[in-house]
Amino acid sequence: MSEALSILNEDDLVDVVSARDDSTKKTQFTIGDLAKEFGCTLRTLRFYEDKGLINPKRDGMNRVYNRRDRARLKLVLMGKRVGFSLSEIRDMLDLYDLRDGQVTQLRVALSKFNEQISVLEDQRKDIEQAIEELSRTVEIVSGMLKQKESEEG
Amino acid sequence: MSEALSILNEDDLVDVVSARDDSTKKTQFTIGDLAKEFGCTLRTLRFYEDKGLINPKRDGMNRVYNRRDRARLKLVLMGKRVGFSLSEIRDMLDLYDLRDGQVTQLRVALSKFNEQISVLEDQRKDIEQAIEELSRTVEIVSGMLKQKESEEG
DNA sequence: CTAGACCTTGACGCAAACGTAAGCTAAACA
DNA sequence: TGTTTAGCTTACGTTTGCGTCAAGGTCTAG
Repeated sequence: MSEALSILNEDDLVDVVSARDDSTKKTQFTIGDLAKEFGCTLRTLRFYEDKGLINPKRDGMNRVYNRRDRARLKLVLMGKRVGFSLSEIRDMLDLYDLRDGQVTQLRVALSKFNEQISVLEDQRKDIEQAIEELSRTVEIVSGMLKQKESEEG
Repeated sequence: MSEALSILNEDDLVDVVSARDDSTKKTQFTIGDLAKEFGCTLRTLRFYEDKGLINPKRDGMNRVYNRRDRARLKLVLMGKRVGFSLSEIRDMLDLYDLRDGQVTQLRVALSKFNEQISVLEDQRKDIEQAIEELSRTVEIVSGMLKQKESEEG
């Protein structure tokens, strides 16, 4: 609770939602660093950049990611885990970047989250039905097997 | 249970697993019939044929589906519902078509079913985690909103 | 005769999320 | 000096499951 309050004093929602780990005090990351840390490929990171999800600076040719980029990446991966598509994630990240009218933005984000929750709940229901259906089939086929085996064996 | 036994006397596993509805006594179906009945498009049915999932006869140019084709289609759609890919489904349908060594085939099918059940259970777990994660976020963001609103309003 | 319904094959398109070279640079280690 | 190591861009390929034309054939009702 007081955590939520302290969160309110951050000016970067990305940090709010995502990074609670000031454990590493590093502020610069190479593409390889992040790939290793998050278990994705370089290709993936470049792809996300291409899609406008992350915008690392450059040192000459080489990408240099700061903590903010890293936080955004974390959000992207979390978003994927919870079933958002990359374009949905991008939209939400863009929301975070607008600095004015934050209340409205929070509301929008909130409703998106709630939407996604009900999508996920529907999915869960489907999966549970599928499990039941398969279990029934397994029962039946098991019965057939026993029968067959006692017939033939 | 006696259902499973009576099932054993069928010689077509497709009918076993799938169709319990002799309600319609029709034995011939057009592509449009099936599309309407199962809520899919003509394209989908042709696609399934292309992929070797169904093999309707022809009346001249036109496809003619019999009850067996219809039963296979039903299996395909059920398979999709429970998360099998079309190629997995095709493999399983092919299994059903081999008439000898049925016991082995039943075992194979059984283990596939069980595999898929555990895949689905994993998926369910992921989804549940995602829901929790999102719910936590909703809590936090709701807190932020209240705070903001009381600040500004 | 013609419009509509229903069917055909063929083939390109698409969206997501990268994989997978190919070919080049630049720094760093032995 | 040579060779890993790490990075770069460009760009075509892959998978799944169809959607969506294009360009017709065939048959029936009005």
